[in-house]
Amino acid sequence: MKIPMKVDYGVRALVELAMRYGEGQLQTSEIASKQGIPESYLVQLMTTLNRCGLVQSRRGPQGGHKLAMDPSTIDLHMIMTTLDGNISPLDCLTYTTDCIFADCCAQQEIWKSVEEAIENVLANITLEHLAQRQRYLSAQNV
Amino acid sequence: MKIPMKVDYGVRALVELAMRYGEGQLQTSEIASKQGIPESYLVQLMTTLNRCGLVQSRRGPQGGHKLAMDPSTIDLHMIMTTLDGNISPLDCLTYTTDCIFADCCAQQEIWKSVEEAIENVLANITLEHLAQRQRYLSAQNV
DNA sequence: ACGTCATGAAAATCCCCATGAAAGTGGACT
DNA sequence: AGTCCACTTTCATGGGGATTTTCATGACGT
Repeated sequence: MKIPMKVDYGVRALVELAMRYGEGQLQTSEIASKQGIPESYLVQLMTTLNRCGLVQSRRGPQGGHKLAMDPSTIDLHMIMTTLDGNISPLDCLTYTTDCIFADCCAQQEIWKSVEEAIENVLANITLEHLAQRQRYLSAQNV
Repeated sequence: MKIPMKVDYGVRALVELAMRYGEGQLQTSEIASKQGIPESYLVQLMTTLNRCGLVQSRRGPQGGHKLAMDPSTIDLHMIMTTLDGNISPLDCLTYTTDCIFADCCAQQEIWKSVEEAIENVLANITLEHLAQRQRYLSAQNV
């Protein structure tokens, strides 16, 4: 029941962008060093975030990335689904027809409720939330 | 955010045992065919379940496996932790010292609450629960 | 001696990360 | 103004490592 690195990295990068929202573009290399993310991997993540519309990117000198919307409108559930494909803990839940036992599978309901519990937590956390909390924690630990 | 097959298979096997609790031993091959689990893989799972004390095994003809305790005393959280090692969605949570950002990481709190949400759901489901539900569903779909 | 579990290694698959080339963007220089 | 160059994202490919699955062999109890 692990969270993919992809998601961890992605959230960290987006929080970094959220903390600088409105201050123009941020470059991959800076995000990577600030958040401790392998830069070569982050490059890929940023392009998918761009393709999915969460981030706007510009190439060239003074280029970089910035959030495509206000941090308060992006919640963790959105990020999770765009980065991790579907959030379902088991394929049975998305492709119910694939499972021969789907008709009488008691656990399907359990995994489904696990999924919902996760969604509930994540949907209530926005990037602005995290950015503020991050600023507070940073100030505490000087 | 996937559930390892190990856990899915393990739960299915244990539910099968729970449905026959008190009726003696069940053999790996039968569990495998009934629940659609690769038999050679299930062999490994049953041995770890045996080592962890959830299952009692006997060799020889008419040997097999049975639950070591009453199905009502085994909940999904126990199974999850014994099969999946630790349940934490991110290593940061178990080895907090490994993360240089642990002191001021806003997300750590989020993943922690996700973890708790999952535990809450799983800890309230026992094998007896699942076995009963399974019997009901099987009866419905004849 | 038979049928079962136990154990370890090997094959297949997927995720993380690295590398290199291609393409777009802005600035400087002629 | 036009051309060239430095900078940064984008795209494609491949390797290392962990996980899942299979297979073969050995050990055990009846």
